[in-house]
Amino acid sequence: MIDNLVIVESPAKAKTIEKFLGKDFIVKSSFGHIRDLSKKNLGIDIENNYTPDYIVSDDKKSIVKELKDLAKKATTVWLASDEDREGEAIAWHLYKVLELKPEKTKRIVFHEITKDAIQNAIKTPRNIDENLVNAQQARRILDRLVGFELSPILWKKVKPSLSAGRVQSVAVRILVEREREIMSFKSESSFKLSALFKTHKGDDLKAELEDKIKFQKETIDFLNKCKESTFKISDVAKKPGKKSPAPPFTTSTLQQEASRKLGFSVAQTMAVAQRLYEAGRITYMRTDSVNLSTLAIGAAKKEILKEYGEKYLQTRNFKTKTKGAQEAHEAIRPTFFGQSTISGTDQERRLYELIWKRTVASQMSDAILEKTTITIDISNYNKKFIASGEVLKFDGFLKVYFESFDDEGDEDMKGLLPSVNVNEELKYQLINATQRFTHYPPRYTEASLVKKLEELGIGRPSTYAPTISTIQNRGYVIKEERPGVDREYVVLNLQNNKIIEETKTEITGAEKNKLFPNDIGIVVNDFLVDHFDEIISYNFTASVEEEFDEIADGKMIWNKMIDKFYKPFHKKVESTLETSARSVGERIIGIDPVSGKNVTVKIGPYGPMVQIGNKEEEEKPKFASLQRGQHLESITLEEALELFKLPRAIGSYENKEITVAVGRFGPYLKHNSEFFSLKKTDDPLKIDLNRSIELIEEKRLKEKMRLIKTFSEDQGIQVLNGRWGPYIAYNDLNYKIPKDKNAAELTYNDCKLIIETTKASTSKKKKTKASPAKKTKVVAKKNSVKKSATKKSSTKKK
DNA sequence: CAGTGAGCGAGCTTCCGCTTGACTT
Repeated sequence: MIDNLVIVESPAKAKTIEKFLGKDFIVKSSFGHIRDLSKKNLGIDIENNYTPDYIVSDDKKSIVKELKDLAKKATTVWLASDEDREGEAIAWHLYKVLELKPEKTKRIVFHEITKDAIQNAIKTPRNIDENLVNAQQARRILDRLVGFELSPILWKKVKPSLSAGRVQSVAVRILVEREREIMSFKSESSFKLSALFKTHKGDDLKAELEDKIKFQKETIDFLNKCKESTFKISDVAKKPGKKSPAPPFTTSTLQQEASRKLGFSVAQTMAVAQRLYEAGRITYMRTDSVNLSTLAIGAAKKEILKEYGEKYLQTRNFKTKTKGAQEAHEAIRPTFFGQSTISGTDQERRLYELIWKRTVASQMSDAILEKTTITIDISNYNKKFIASGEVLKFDGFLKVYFESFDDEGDEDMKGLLPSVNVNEELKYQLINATQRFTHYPPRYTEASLVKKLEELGIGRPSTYAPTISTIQNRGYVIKEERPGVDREYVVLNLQNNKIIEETKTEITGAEKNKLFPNDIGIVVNDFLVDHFDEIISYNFTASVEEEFDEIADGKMIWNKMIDKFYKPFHKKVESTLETSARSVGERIIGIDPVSGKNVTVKIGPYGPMVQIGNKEEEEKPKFASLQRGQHLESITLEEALELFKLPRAIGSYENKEITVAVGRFGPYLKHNSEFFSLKKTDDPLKIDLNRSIELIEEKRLKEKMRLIKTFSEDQGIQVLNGRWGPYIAYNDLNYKIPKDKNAAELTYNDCKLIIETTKASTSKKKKTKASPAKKTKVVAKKNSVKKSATKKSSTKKK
């Protein structure tokens, strides 16, 4: 017999809580949700008031069985899932699936894992909040309806296996719209003027003209005027200022800072944070709360007093401003403030230190600044030069932590200014005019996209990283770097009353680790905007969230809310299926000078492609795939025609021909019936014999390195180098080599032992041959000729 | 895995949020 069974969501949490509660309590974890809508059809009985069909998923069956057995033996079952909509639903599903008795079931909540909080929770149990559960069911069902009705439309109208959903489709939309903004952005230039003066004490003073000057002629006029001008200080203003620390980390701000400061992807950040959490180093890493427990603030206080002294202490309570935050947990913080650093991998250490610093800094004093502004009059011009400086009077929290921002501009004007007096006259040493260009709005990184989604209230801490992965896996967007282009700019220098003009070159538009929409992402987005603008609008989530809140407050019935949404939505789904044309981003880009036929681009079954002629004609059309960096919207006729020069013979090596072509997996070389992939930087249209031989030799070398050793006793056993480190291959099965063993020193008997004692993983090589790609039949009987604003030509006519 | 852009037309894909391993070459 068991006295008390407590069920929480996370196993690491279970371990901690068990310590607080003592031996009368067994604490187990449900590992998140234990069941979900069936995947057969919709998993929802539309005809029957949207009754959900819940199924315990395969990977949860053993957990459910274990919990059920324990619950039978327990006197009291405490459902301690998180205090938010999803947590309430988990409690309810547990109650149903474990067939708990109302009289022996208690629902408790706590949003910090401290002994006090937990013991308090045990003293104040409540019942499951059915309204909140219904709000979750409405959320779940709405997402299923949207996802499982929109995706199949894309399979029919664009390409199989695509997906759409309330969250991912908006994420893609944000990127596509930003890309269009960038494409249509017209950069304008103007001249930024800065001057270097000499004070009468002989100090340097750098100042900037308050406005930029638009044209070069005006700029030269201004510089000519400066020749005869006197410069006089008209004002010296000192203003106190302060900086306050940022709040402790949430999931989203942690992802942003780890991206900026450490260069982590959002998935990487979450994986490292998970390890820190499991090792008991930090609190839970999926949270939207900036709140710290009183215990944590106390511990931070102690640490600050010890390390920095009273002057640096200023405890604070931060309030969450994020739309739709549910605050079931604390902010992400160290569990022990006494450890400012930990042992672990390099990544773990760096992320931990970031969290430690941010949390400690959040409880420290403001930094005190003094800003100085010096105004300099120009005797025969009505604009002024301004020198501004900033001096740190007291560092406060900056001693520990400094927050980064995405758009960190030039900080050349910061620092201490020399002491000067009003009415003092200055001598110029140099006045410089540099042509500057307005910059298009920045492209998104993974982390800045998460920030944007959070601002819109779309997605949750547990889904940010998976959403970012999904839109990349579907091919809608790609994270990559792109080289910039050279741009000339003019520099004018006035020195010794002479103006010298120079033209310089800079690289502009280079991007690193940015998200770019692919053609398929653009086509899918345009299709969804055309037909389901409301669902993928930026405020759709916010407006349904309001309704979920009303359900949670008991002011709205969940299936009525769903019905109100579903009826018109489903009608739109059906009419779209019936009437809309196939949408493949087709565009006629010109006429082939050789055949006189139309050259068109569109999304083909294998991705973006270009085509000469069309099916209806007697002669079959010719096809070619677009290459990296080429886009349906922007490819020119010349570039397209180039693609038909493949496959191309490059020369011969070892008496065999080398040819280059583009296949299903990108550009490749063929030599002696072997294939060699080209690198990202190689252009199949330009690659020469030398580079080709280099690639061939490189692959051969890699093949050689793959084999670490074999044994004369049994040629079937091979020790190989793989993507995840060395492993043993034997009988088409693979075996991991234990970490404490050195692969190169393994003996035959060692290998036999590993094979016998460790679990094998199947090698993928033996998989059944992939069936050729197939296309779903187009249902549209009549192609209504549609024209969207962005497509330059109409789709096919019949 | 490697030159396709379809045919008779099965049978498959897909959502968002909660949680971790198991698994991959």
